[in-house]
Amino acid sequence: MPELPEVQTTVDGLSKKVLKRTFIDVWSDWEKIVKKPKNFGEFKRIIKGKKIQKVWRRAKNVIFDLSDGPALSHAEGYSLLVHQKMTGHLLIGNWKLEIGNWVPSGSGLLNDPYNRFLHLVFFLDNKEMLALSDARKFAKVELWKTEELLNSEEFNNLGPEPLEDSFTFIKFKEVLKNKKGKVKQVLMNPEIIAGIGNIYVSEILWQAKTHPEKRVEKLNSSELKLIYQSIKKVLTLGVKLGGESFSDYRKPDGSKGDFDTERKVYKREGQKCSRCGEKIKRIKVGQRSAFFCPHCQILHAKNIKSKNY
DNA sequence: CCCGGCGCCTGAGGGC
DNA sequence: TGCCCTCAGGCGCCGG
Repeated sequence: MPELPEVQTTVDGLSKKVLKRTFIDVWSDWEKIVKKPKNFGEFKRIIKGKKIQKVWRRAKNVIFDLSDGPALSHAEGYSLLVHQKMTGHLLIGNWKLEIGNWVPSGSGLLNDPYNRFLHLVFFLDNKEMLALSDARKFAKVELWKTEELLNSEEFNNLGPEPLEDSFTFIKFKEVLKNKKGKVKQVLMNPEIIAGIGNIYVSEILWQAKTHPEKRVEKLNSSELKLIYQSIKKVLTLGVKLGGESFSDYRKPDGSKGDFDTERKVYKREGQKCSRCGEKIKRIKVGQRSAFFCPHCQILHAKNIKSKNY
């Protein structure tokens, strides 16, 4: 579910709460959610007593670097990886388990129904809990030796982080070189660029006035520049506003992100384009919904020019 | 190698 | 109210 802005918001929120905390215990009613190690008992045995030294993000993964003692050593340490997929989100709070259901104790925000699908709960040494709520149970949790994670194929196959300074226009053109396909699908491919999902890709392409089905190999330099600028602009705004919460996603304290006010096309089928007034359309691109303005984002656009180029 | 299709799961919302 | 249908922010796997 959560895309780069939501995962970053999660990481920023968690960093304030869980650094230097130690895992006391872990509970689950869906042990399959832990993919590595496959045996939940083994997962629990390793995780107990581990201290959280760092929380960070790579693509849509939340990663907790753990140590046995006060110091962090990459050679010896473990990393806990959480991918929230479609409907997962990490929460910090207090709950009580009553007849098989977790009920919030204390925080009113946690009465939000989207925060009640708790399938994995870590108990911390300050009496707080780190919980994963996931209605669809698609999320995955993996415990790695840090070194092995950093050297893993799945990690090294990931494309660049679009908000890093090293993601320049040159770099953008480089990663798209020899790539073919519809621009929407290419931008959503985490092995080409990390972190862009179905919501933000529609918003980025609206911003860039590019049709989602435009072939990426046919984009000219001006169009590429506009898309590049739009990626930076939209994702930066998404992070700044704490992500999008019209569906499942919530911040670690259970509250909603504020990107909704900036949502121009996603889930706005039939509504007026805020730029030109034309009705927003929805089509399927690679079996996923794409929202766009058929007036601003025409497939066979000619003479598109970007400013400052 | 590339692409499309399906699977994993369950809940929400709309039509009747 | 209930039933049935569609849809859902991700991604891995499989087969053509």
